[in-house]
Amino acid sequence: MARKRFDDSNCSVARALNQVGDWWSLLIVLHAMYGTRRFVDFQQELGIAKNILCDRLARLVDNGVLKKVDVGEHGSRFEYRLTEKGRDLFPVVIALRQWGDKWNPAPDEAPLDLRDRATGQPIQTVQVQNIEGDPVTVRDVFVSGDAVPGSKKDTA
Amino acid sequence: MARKRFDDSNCSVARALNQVGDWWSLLIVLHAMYGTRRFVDFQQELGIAKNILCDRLARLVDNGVLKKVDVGEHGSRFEYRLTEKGRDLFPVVIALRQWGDKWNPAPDEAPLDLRDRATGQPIQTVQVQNIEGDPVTVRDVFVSGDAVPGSKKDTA
DNA sequence: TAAATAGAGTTGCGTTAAGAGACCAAATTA
DNA sequence: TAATTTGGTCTCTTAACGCAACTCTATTTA
Repeated sequence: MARKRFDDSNCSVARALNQVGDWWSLLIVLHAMYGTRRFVDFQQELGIAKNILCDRLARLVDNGVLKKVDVGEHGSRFEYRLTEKGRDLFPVVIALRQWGDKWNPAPDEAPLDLRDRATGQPIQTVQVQNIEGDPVTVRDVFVSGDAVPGSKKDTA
Repeated sequence: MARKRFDDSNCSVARALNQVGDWWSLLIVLHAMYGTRRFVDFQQELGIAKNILCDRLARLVDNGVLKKVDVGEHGSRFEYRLTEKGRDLFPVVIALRQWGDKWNPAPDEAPLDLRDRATGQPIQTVQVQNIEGDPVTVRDVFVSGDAVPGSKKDTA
């Protein structure tokens, strides 16, 4: 978290990072995807300070990633649930998880094995695909409208 | 950027965020993917303070995301190039970009149109797929080895 | 050859945000 | 009624960010 914000950046990645680009926000979203909904559960699972958690949850709600639901049961009771916008971060989170599993594997532990409920099989590695479904790397793409596609990035 | 680090977390997402989870690092990687390699270019394109840029570049090099290459041409000259590990962040960056384009579109500007060099066609939306290639959402997956798959997260 | 410029940092300083822990209030449970 | 749970606020310390100025080397330019 820093001083400079990117709300008005013309780069959608920067704007996205503005909403979920700090350490905690994406972890909160991740845990929400795993089923966590309550303030105390987030706090205990993440080991985050309460004031920071308050701030992050409120910001995520403001940004429409989570919605705060009053559930009248026991204690002061609210639930933070993913919105469609929040659930739509699934590919981002999974891509990040797979990248972490690949390049920074836990020394002791096996990576989390996510499986499709329908087939019982592991999910695929998230990849960028072209129109035909073939995987493409950063070297295979160009920005449409660019002056000279391929002038710089093809040797990165 | 905060105090708490996650180097030893048993969550690969947390460990990944530890390496590229601050605002600047992913933007640096993004620009590197677009072809930026020089210190001054990063600085001007990102509008980042030089000391912060120094720190982030060094950290990304330490983490193996970038490599620092001495190019003996003019001036004190170095280039920061993506490693395979860095290039492997492509799906993460693209997924984030697409999420940003979808949920926080620029008021004036059209989203960046990335196209496949081979076909000239736009790339697909990044998605999580099951073994058969069908897209799955967060509600369609469970953690293998979990006690009761489907007990909590299917109503998130 | 001297001066100016550019690349890549480093250092110092003020501002802002993160983190820990204490405290608080409503609603529940015992 | 007392104790607990839940969700949140307050203060204080520390760390990170951002700016500007400075360094150092190599390369142009005059």
